[in-house]
Amino acid sequence: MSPARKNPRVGRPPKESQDKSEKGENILNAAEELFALKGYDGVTLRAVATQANVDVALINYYFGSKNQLFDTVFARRAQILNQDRLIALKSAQEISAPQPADVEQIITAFLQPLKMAQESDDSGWKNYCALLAYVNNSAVWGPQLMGKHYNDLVDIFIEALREALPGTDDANLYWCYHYMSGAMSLTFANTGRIDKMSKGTCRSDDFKAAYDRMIPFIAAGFRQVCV
Amino acid sequence: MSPARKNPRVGRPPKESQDKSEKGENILNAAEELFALKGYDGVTLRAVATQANVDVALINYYFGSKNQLFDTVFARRAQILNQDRLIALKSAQEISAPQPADVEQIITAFLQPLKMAQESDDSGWKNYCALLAYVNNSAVWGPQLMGKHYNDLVDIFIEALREALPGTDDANLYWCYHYMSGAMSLTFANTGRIDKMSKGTCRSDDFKAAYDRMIPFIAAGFRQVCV
DNA sequence: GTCTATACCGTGATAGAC
DNA sequence: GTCTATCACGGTATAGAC
Repeated sequence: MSPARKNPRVGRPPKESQDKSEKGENILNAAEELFALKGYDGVTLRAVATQANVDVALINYYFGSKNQLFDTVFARRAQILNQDRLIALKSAQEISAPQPADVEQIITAFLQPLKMAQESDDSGWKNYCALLAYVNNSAVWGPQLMGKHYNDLVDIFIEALREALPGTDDANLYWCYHYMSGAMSLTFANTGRIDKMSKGTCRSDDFKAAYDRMIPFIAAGFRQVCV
Repeated sequence: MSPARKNPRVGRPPKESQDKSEKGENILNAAEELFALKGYDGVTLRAVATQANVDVALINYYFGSKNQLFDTVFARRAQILNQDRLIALKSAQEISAPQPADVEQIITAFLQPLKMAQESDDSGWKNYCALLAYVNNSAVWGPQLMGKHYNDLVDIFIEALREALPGTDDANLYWCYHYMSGAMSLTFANTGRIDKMSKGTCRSDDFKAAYDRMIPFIAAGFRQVCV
């Protein structure tokens, strides 16, 4: 059930599209890719239809309005991702019990499933990561969709961090989470800017390089601020 | 010459619009606000015209295509911002000479002008910060516009960081810069998500809270990774 | 030189015919 | 389930008023 484990469920919505045709899947995949690349307003339903090799009207038939399509695309992989993160967190907590899991372990549990998603053979996961970056940074979509699909998970991770860094103010924890979220988002966004900036020293698709450094970077930040 | 210093130059392009009418300014301000809020594709020239209280065709007359308008808006405040950052960096370097400036000082020089911009009475600066977040995270605009207007500055700051953290690989420096850039961007984006996430404990417009923690967070990350 | 009114023509989302 | 029609809106060009 994770991109890492190459489970066949990956790439499919858990239930609702189970009984929908292949064309419905094609529409979602095409929409995912295009929305990730150009944002909501930069994509036309006609472009989605063309890419999915279906008639424009079929999108309406299956998913309703453009807005609903966007929501469906965003929701599709959210649950899978969150489940993997929870499993990773639980596993880390069991290993370090009776001590609480430490900051590195918690952050790793949070990031690892995303790293796997970005490295996945299924390009849909790569697209979804970029979409996540878009939504997270959008003043229009961010509060609405991130809140709806990810806030429960955030609560659980914040609680874990609270135990790892006892005695600190909640404000510190939330702000540090916010910085982590921003650093992650820019990495997903995969804009290629670091390639130019570093004149080739770094490549934005070198996820190993990105994540290997991100985890200690963020963990050190948490420890510094959350005292 | 900085938003902090409330210099009258703020809000005006250095030269090219000096001789342009008030209406040209209105167009740029309206475009800045709308692009920041809804992105390039989410804004119509008609909406810009309405907000600026001018005729649609005037936009074309002054700025050419929509694409050129976007570029002009983005470029307008870039130079002012960079100049302030350079002054802050130079000043930090002079204070700590003959030692090189340390990581906190360098990051402060990088962030402080933006903090001032976001706190500025001139709402245009707030909008510009959000626009910067949008561009930085966009796969379409990021490499193009950020590269064009900010890469020179990045080189200078990377060099300062190289001196503060001698012996580390350039890849470490660039990746850490990337994480800083991401954390900053999400802060500018000002999506209001942290308000919901923290159930009111943090407010996304509490810039003091955001920046006071961001500087030690990032500095600790740099020190951890760049060894 | 500045600015407005308007027209062009392609494309948008969506609904209704088939 | 599919195709086509509808109707509003998009960016841009132009003609000419002030």
